[in-house]
Formats: sequence, C-alpha cells, structure tokens
Amino acid sequence: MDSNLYIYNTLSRTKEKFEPLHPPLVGLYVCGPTVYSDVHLGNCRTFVMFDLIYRYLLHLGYKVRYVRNITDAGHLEGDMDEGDDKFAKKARLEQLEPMEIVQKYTLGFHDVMRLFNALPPGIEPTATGHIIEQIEMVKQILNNGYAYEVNGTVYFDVEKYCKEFNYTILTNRQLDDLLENTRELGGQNEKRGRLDFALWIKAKPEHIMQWPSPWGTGFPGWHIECSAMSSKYLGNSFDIHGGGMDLAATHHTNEIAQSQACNHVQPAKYWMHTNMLTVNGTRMSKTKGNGFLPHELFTGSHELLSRGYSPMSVRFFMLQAHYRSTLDFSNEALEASDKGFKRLINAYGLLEKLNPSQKSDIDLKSLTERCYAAMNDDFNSPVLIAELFEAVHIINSVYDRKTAATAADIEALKKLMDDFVIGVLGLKEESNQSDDMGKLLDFIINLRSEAKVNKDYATSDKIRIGLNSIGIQLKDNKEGTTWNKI
RNA sequence: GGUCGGGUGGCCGAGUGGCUAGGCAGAGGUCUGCAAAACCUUUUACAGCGGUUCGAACCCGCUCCUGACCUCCA
Repeated sequence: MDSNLYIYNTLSRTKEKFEPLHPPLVGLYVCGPTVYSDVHLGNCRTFVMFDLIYRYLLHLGYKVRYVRNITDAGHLEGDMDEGDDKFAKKARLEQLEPMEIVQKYTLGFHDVMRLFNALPPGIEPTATGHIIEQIEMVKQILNNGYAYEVNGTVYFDVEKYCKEFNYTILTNRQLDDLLENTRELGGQNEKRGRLDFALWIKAKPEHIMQWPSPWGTGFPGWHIECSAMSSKYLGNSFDIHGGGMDLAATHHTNEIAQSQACNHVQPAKYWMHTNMLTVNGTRMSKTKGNGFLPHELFTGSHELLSRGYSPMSVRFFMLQAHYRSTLDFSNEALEASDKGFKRLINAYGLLEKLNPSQKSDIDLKSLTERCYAAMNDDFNSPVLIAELFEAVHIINSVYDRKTAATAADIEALKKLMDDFVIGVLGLKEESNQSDDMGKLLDFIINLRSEAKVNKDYATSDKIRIGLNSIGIQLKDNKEGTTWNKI
C-alpha cells in the first residue's frame, strides 16, 4: 500500500506525500450540494473531479469511505441570521413543502451524477437527518467554552478560539484585516465579536423548518452539519476533506474551528479544493445567472451552444483540465473535447479487434509508468490523458498493421485502457457494439458490403449517407467496416 | 483595501531552468470506387521590461492585465 501519491494540501500550500492515518482505510469527505435548485455545471465539475480522486484511490487499492453530504436545511438567503431560509423561500415560490423541494432537487442531482458516470458515495447523509448530532456538537462546543448563547441563538466565539488556535490556517489571512474588512452582518447586536458565526439559530415563528433544542426551537447554522456528519462517519480526524475553493475561506475555516473547539484535533489531514468553472473568464454561479444546467448542455438548448454534447464528452472536457486550475467554458472548447473523447473511446473499442504479431515494437511498460506518474502527481488528469493518446496512437497503428504488438502487449494495452480510461477517468462508451442496435447495424453493414462487392456504389453510398443523417458514421478500412455515433 | 491565484500558439489546456505536452482547428501527403476514419509530415507560443545564470517561458524584481475569496455559493 505504499504508493507514491502526492496531494496538494491547502493547509500547507504544498504537495505532500499521501499517507493515510489508518491504511488501507481512507476517509474522504466532500461538501455536497445544497438542494434548493438545480445543480449547474460548475457544481458538477467539483463532484466529477472528486469522483476522479475517489476512483484513483480505489484503483490504488485503498478502502475508501466516501461521504458526501446533501445540505437540505440551514442555509439562509442573504445576510447572516436575518434572511429567509432558502428551502422555505423556494417552497413558497414553487408552492411545495420544503421537503418536496429537497426531494425534487436531490433526485435531479442524482440523475445528473449518474449521467456523468460518477460513482455514488458510500454514505450520503443529510443535514435534517442529523439534527441530534449537530445539537450534541453545539453542546460540546459550549461546554468547552468556545461558544455562547444569546436569546436562543448560539454563536461561535472566534476571538476566544484565536487565542489557542490558528483560525485562518486555510487561507492565511491576517485576523486584523479580517476584523477591519468584514462587512457589517446581521446579528451584530447579539454577537460579541464581528467574526462570530451562528452554530444554532433561533427560529422565528413563521420559519417552517425548525427543531427543538436545549436553547429553544431553532435550526442548525451553516457550518455545523459537515462537522457533525464527518466526525460521525469518519471519526474526529480523517484523511481528506474536499470541496470547491469558494468554500475554503468561510465554510471550511469554520468547520476546522468547530472541530478543533469540540474535539481538539484537526478534522482532516489533507484539505483539497477544486477550482472554479468559468464562462468568459468569470466564475459560473447561480447568483450571477451565467450558470449552465446539465440538461441545457446535453440538449444544446443554450444560446452559447451550437448543439448538444453528451455527458461523457462533458466529463472528458472537465478531465482535460487539472482540478486546481480554472477551466473556461465555451462552445469551441467543448467541440474540441467532444472530438477528442470520441477519438479516445473509439480506440478503446478497437482493442477487441487487434491482431497479435510474433514481434513487438512498442514499449508499454514505460507508458504505464507515465500514466501512474501523472496521477500520482496530485491527480494530474490532463497529463494522464496526454499519455493515453499515446496508447490511442499505438492501438490505431496496430489496427492498421503498421505497428506490431504481441498478444501479451495487446493484453497489457487492454488492461491499461480499462484501468485508466474506464476505471480511473470514469469514461465509458456511449454506444455499445454488441447490443441490439449493434447487431442491426452489423446486418446493414453486411448488406452494404455486398453492394460494394457488386460495385453497386449507389446503394452503398445511400446506406452510408442515410446512416450518417441519423447520427451513425461508417468507417471503411482493410479489416472491414466499423461504426460509431457522431 | 486584504489574502491567494493566473496571464502559454486560432481555441481549450499541461509542464518545466537546457529534451515534442496533449486534444481540437489549419496545411500537405498515404490509403480508398468516392468519402470518412486512420496513418505520416507540418505552421503558429510562452503579457511587457529588467536581473540572476553557460543557458529562463520556467527563478528574482518591477509594470500592465485578469480571476477567485474576504457575504450564501462547488
């Protein structure tokens, strides 16, 4: 289990050798979506990138417990402690119960993740399902002296915490600057310090989602759910905590503070943050209104798109950038990824049709090593993909009989592609050569081949053009005819 | 204002003190009934100005531009 995996840790701002706390077990916690509206493509990027990370850890042989929460309570609209609950607001808008909102968008999220071929996490806990755990944690933080209660609301005492711990460890900000530049927020008259944040919030009578607590009826603050659920399922201290970069400064900073105040340990050994998806250089976000919804992308129903793109092409587009880089979204970039993905996956399909030779002029050992080296270097999927195109080159060349490969080489090629394209990158063929449509197409291709043998090119071209018009491309070569979806 | 990033060829996007990233697009060729695919060859590059160095796109300084976070947000 001694891998050479290096992970960029936000805590240290360097790449560190990955050494799990309890190998071969790995605890992975990722902040999931807030299910009051559809997830957009930027959200999806984070979950696809952590899917890559999860898959690679599994591939290396780790036993990974992957926890990704569903936030279904506790998020307020606008300023701290004053705004509407997002779920209640949306429920009023759509004339539904808040839990109907939660159900609707949770199911939608799962559908999208399935389309992107993301493995489901082992545990997907919800905030509303863990109110008791959150209350217990708040009680413990109060007992430890890092929080105080005012009129049914419990606040975290950041100033007190700062005397013993480094509050800004994730972002390296200066506390004085934070104090000077933090905007005037709600609840100021109740709070002792302007950086203090709510652990438990007293519910107004009209607030729909509320629960009894030692401090009266209320609901949990924004950050406590992840602390409570991660420690419940992964222990007070676990291996990797991930999420989008936008969460680092506030949500994750406060999570660390809560866990330290409660358990006196750093919750996670490695903090990983994925970068943002941008459109024309600015971040895609719900509030900016430049968010793409996955189905708009799949169907092409968006003004910036010339056509629809399949989930696998979009996944491939995401994988072609490193998770810590911003990725700029455009129709042109997507078009390029779509073609690249098809090139890769078509080569994968050709693996079954390769003919072995006695000799070999390829070096798969070095290629395989480079694939591992790429992923071991902080999950560098773009470099991995570049290496895999070397494999594509080899496969095509062997198929064309321009390069010789032994049966053992071909097996190794298959393993390489299975391991990395299917297993690690999580890509898959979107059309299957052996299903009913495949058999039907084989039949049609045979008819066309007969026409070609008889030099009846009018018929053969008619078939080819006709299939092309419904999205099936035929490719003639020495071995016969193959097809793929356009 | 503070913190942290980034500026790479037509586009997306890696990387590094000296060795082709890769994909897409463009050009030429091979193959082919034609086409496509595949294969071969190939053009376009590291924001600007200084400095360190035998050598810098990569290190340092300055300038310009730009992004994220600092308020819920993946």
